[in-house]
Amino acid sequence: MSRITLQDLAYELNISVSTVSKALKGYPDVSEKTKKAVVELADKLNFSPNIVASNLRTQHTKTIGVIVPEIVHHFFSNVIGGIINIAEQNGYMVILLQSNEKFELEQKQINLLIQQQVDGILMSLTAHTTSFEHIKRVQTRGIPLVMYDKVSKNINCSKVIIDDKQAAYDAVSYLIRKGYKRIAFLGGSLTAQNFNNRFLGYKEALSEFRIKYDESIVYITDSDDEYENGMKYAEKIVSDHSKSKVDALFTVTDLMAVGASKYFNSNEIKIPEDIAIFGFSNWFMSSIVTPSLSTVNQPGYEMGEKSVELLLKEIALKKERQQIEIQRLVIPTSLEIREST
Amino acid sequence: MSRITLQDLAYELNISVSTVSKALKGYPDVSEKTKKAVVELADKLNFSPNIVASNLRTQHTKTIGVIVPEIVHHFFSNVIGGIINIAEQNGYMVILLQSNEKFELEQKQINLLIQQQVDGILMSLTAHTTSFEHIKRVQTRGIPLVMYDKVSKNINCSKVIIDDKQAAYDAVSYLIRKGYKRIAFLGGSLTAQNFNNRFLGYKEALSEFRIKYDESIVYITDSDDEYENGMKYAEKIVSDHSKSKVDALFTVTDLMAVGASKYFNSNEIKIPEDIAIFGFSNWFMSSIVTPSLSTVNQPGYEMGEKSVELLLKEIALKKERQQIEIQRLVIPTSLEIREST
DNA sequence: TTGTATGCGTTATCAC
DNA sequence: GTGATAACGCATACAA
Repeated sequence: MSRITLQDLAYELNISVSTVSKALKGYPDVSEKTKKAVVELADKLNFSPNIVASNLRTQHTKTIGVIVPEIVHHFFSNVIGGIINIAEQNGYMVILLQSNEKFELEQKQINLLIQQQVDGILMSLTAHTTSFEHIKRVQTRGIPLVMYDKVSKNINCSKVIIDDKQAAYDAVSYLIRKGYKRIAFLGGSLTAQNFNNRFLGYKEALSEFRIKYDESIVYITDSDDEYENGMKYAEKIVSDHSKSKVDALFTVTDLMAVGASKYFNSNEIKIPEDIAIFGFSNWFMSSIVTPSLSTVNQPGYEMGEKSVELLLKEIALKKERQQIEIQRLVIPTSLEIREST
Repeated sequence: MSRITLQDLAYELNISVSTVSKALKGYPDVSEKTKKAVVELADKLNFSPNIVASNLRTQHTKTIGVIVPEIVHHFFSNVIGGIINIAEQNGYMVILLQSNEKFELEQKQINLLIQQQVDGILMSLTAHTTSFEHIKRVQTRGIPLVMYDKVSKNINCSKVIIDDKQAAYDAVSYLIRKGYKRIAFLGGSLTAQNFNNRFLGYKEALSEFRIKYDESIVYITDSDDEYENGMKYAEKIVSDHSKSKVDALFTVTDLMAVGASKYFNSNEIKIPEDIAIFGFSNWFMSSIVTPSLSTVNQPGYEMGEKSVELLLKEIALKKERQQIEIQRLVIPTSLEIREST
């Protein structure tokens, strides 16, 4: 019950604490005999080293802090899965924090992670982060930092992202090549960097194929419930324009697409005959809805993996007092073509 | 860059380290004047206490360890969300570990958490955990432990679960009352405690309503891909029995239900007219598929919340050297009735 | 009100 | 090959 320490082992074996420590860590300058005795006793007494003490002494914690906007999100839970698996494989533990898209929380959490002496931080910004003092504080302290998915050009650190603009461009180009001519856009607030880039990709594809950009078929949702919005704006599209005029819909998230799909389905509007739908993210559900949804595959798990790998590399570099080199990693996306287009 | 410590502050202000410490912690026995000076300097220098040192001194880390079988799972990511939010509100951080349903990993992770000196552990067992030495080790060390969802009667600790049997009983009773008479069962391996209990609930409902239990309409899947299995066994049900004979299907997970639904949809078998479907868990997707799926609502977020609350209470009790009282908390489920029944 | 002294459990340096 | 000793940064009992 009362924790057993190096001292206890030392006392029991009548040797010094330092010898015990060395024996347990496999130092070469300990005789096989004592080493064996120590290990055996440690085993017998179920000795478990106090990492906190070790951390204090060695000045590193083998722990990284991860801030995620929202865990319950197919994409982010995938990212987290990737992060945790790779971290674990490299002997690092993960402290997970959820900002819930609140700036104040993000600030507080950064401070907590600094106090915890984490060896590095992995973060995705909230949609409302416009000031960066807290993040700069991480950097002035020399704590390695990597941002993923929602990043900012205001911070000079390594970043792991997808090319939203290109991905949207690819999706819309695909629709155009497939023969669709009046492609509506449904997006969330364009202040969000990602959504804005997807909008840019949409526009670029149109212009590339000499299709006139028409503001009247560009819809920006006003609330946060993407599924609801999908249904609502699908209805709006139909009422604003005779359905023969809009023949395809590109949405910035799968959830909106599925919402729209639900509306069309229950109103006898055929997908993709009457209107095609293209989503974004490749959430699991997009493969199982009817009709299954064409979408942009956004590989969350891989993004998580790459992010930690980068962070771990920077941590190692810092330990060796070497210069770290800032990277910008773009995870390739792909089109997942299904029944809705 | 070089971390600043209490010593630095003390030196700067020409006072002792202990006074600085007390000032920062708001001890009553420090004059307002020095307190103010200390706080101001700390602010100015951006002082951030080294929690690791504090942890070593105080013998607690304000950290809890959480082991989850699989993060990328709507249910579990909800649980984690609940855990993290409540933990944070109480000043605790969460170290998240994923066992990936591997027993060896679970063992290793328990050891890691012990070494990390976490104040408590929250865990859900892998499907393959049949030995419990590692968990007993947690208890002999006096580390508060709470199990959630996948629990074992072999460990005497507080548990937070749902009543699987009752929930299944409710669902099947509902189907019977609605007039369905030949209700098939589709489940995963019955060695999994939860699935087995759901099966028991199914049987009990039948017997309660004097419907003869018929083994020929009980299907146990053989692989792990629930969605695939849903489709596969839906087909099997149709081919084994003329469709007029089975008029409803109860599955132990939403994913199987959705798979089955997909098969019926694409084979002109009408839901619920030809066959009704009832799922289990209330994953988000069940509300958006067509037809939307009736299911058992299994409140993950709440389970997460209750679990930490219990754990935190036990941690507090332990700190005050009071007896902890083992609890068994059953989170109520409910039926979510939708279009599929 | 302030300061002194000590310890939390490890690791690492240096002497023996 | 082994051990004494100091240090990591903070918290607290006790003395002043």
